[in-house]
Amino acid sequence: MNESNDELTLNNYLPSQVEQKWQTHWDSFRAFSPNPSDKGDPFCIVIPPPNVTGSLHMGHAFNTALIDVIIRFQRLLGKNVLCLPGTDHASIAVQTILEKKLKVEGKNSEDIGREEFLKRAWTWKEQSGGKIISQLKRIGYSVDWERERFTLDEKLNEAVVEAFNILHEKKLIYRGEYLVNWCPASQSAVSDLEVEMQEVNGYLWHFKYPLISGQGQILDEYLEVATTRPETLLGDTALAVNPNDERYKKYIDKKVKVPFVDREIPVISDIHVDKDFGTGCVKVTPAHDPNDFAIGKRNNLKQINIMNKDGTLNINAGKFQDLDRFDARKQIIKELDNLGLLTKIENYKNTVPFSDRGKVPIEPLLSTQWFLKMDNISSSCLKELDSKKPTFIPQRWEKVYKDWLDNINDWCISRQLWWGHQIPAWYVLKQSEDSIDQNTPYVVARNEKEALSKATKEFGANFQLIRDKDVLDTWFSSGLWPFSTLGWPNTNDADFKKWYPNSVLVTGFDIIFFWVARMTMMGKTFTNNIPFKDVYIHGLVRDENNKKMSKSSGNGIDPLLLIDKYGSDALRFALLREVAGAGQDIRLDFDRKENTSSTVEASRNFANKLWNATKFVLINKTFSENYSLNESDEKYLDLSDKWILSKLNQLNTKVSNLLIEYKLGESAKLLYEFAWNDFCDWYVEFAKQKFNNKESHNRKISEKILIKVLTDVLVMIHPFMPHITEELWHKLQIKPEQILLSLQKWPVLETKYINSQIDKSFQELFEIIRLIRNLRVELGLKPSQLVPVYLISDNVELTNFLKTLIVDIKTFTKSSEVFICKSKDIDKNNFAKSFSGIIGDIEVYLPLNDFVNLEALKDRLNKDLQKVNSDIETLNKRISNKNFIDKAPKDIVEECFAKLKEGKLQSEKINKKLKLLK
RNA sequence: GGGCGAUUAGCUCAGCGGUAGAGCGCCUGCCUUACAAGCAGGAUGUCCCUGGUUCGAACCCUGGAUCGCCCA
Repeated sequence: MNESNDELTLNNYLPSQVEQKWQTHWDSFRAFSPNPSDKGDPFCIVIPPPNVTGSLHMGHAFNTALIDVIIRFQRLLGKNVLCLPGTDHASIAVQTILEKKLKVEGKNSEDIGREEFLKRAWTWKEQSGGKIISQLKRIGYSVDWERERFTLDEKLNEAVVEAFNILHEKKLIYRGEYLVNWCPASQSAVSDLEVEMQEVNGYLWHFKYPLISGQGQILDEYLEVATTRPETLLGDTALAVNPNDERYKKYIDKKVKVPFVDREIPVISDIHVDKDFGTGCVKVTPAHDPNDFAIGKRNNLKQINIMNKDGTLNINAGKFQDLDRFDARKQIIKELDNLGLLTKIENYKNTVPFSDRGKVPIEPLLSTQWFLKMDNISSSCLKELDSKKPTFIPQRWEKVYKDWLDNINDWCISRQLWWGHQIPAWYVLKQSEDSIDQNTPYVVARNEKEALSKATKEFGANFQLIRDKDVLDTWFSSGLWPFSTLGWPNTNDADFKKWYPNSVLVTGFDIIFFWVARMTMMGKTFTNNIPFKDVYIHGLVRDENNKKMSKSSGNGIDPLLLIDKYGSDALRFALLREVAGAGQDIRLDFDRKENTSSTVEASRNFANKLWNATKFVLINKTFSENYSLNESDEKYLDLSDKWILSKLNQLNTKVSNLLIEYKLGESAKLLYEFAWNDFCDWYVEFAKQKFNNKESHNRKISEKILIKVLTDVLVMIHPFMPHITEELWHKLQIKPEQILLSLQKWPVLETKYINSQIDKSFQELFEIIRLIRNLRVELGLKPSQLVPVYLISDNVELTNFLKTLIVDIKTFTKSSEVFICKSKDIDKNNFAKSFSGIIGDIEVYLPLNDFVNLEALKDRLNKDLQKVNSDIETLNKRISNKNFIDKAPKDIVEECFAKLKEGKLQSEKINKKLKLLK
């Protein structure tokens, strides 16, 4: 026994030690830094970059586990694999965090200025980003840290600037005044996707506008409207009715007066007015409501903005100026009531748009923003989807993606923030001007120098250039991620040439729109390629109460807590074996008092099992030369060797096929079953028999098989549990540290070993052994009490098989002796009072007349009889159905008859025995 | 309003046409020197309800219930 073995045999499994060791080695040996010129087909995943908003949660751990299994599996298949890590600057989220911190200091961003603010932001990024990276390393992520990227890296910023310029040159980017989703909390525009609809209990206020005569006289006639937002009446520029509404036809083109601001506005007709909503007559505020905006466009209405960017009312609100929007609402209601114009207040459930980040109601606000035209881009992606580009796994998400592309609106890409990619547009102001409005001319350029030359060319001299202060939506840069990280716009970059398009994108369904669709659109636009072949969509991690784990609800579980307790291998395996094929959410059980998780614990136990199985093999190793199984060993293989090799190779086929189809959970379960049940529970026990006999020729073969099977299964489990398998593989194969399991090859499939006859025989053997054990328990025998066993059957094939394994049966069942005979060879009367059972066509007797409680024996036989009879009954029912015989497949019918025959035989035997007992 | 998913053992979930499965938990017996983080044995189910298709339905189809999610 050599030293390295000593180390292993002495120690217990300590996950943290093993994991730290190999993480360090992988790092120092640059194990996962591929060269594009290395051999092997390319396989590439760029990881979904976590936001630098703090630390990782369980969802990240889940995503990481999934990606790493795929990546490590492909690496074992011999592909040239790149997995590229990185983080995202998360413009709005990080800015919000920083603003909050400033608030604690009693400051705001304006107080400290852009430069200082960005300095703080970078400091924050270093902290949070660093923490995230160290967490990812603790999970054992086999990514190339040398290629780590951050969305605000200089290189990636160049890509963003280039992308913006190209889009602008293609006339897909435009600047314009539109109604945008304004978040008064972050004081920025946000995209449609960052708006969350929430149902709230509100009111529907009914009030009336006085009609005025042609001469401008206020008449004693009114039109009544119903609205959930009465304060916007200050910005009304029309009332609208449905043209087919008989009640209102006569009012069309008449005028009414807006209370408080004394504006005369027309009554118009528009087909989109719902006759059944409220009174059927609606107020139209184009500057503050998307529907009204559309009505305004159709009818050439004025847009009057009554609000400031912080949600207070502006000068257009008259005497309500400076009031907060919600205070103004109360005040206006009160005053309408005083004027006798308020007619009704109804309770009303309505859905209000909320800012995803700011958690305050969105204000639709008229403002000048940058937009990306989507219809051409989205339709080219839809076209690609016809040929399954990309392929969604599971397939149902394809529809979600498609529907969104079908109904897409132009994308508002500018954000009134500082943290992010500043928009590469420069305004050209005459020396006398100092303000920028929507009509100010601008140039888009790669840099200030280019901007200057462009501007000079277009506008001559005497101007000043001012760069747009705004930044781009975070998802603009994320949309470029699959190729900006590989060197784009330099399409000659070796990484880009080798690994683009990526192989698969692995992400949660919650960002299909935000991210997946943006990447396909950007990818298609800039590279004329969908950026990844497959999209694997996984579910969310839910807590023990089936709630989504999130920071805001405070139910997140820190992955590191579980890693510290059980090891990263255990956490990974626990998450992975929960994965169903359908991409369902997974639930992680967790005891918040004890900080324990029985799911993860079970996986840790599995790791421990592998550890100890290896320990067993090493302890029993008798020689240290070449352990590989060679041709000449073949003829010495005994039945159990052949059986385990058959099982092993079946496992190999199944698991590699499943993994190629991304069926990760199923693979994990199969590996678990094989390693624990087939290998540890059975094969190792067979091996122990052979080890008892030191002279046995089989011993050496058995050692070789143990090592071979264990090695192969460790390789197959490696993608799931990389650390422990790396450790055990080294011990078992006696390899130096710089040779890594991570870089080995998937076990070669040896189909010649697959033998279904042996599988079946062993299945029968196990059932017989189980029956004997069962009988012993019922007899109340202690494990130390050895008793003889008789196996009686006329099935020669079976008895011959059992005879070769007689020693094993003896040990497995703690029998003093095992007799196998034909029924004619014995006198059953001698066994009348033996404890016995029947399985298949074999009868098992424990001839222990003294021990046997006759009543217990009768009970047992009656129980068996009952079961057999009920089986016979159902089988008879099926067979007596003529249709079944005619229509069911032949093999099913035959099987049915065979089972019936066997059942009847059993029933007969049991009856005979019962008779003997009387 | 439109769409998607879920409903199977006490719990978490597999199975998706041929006599109901796993892990955890539970019960019984074992410290059998690889492993008590273990071994052996055991108990436990109107497979949400309703019709229908089929020789045969947990599985396919109608309709419905409950829970959850997405979009408007």
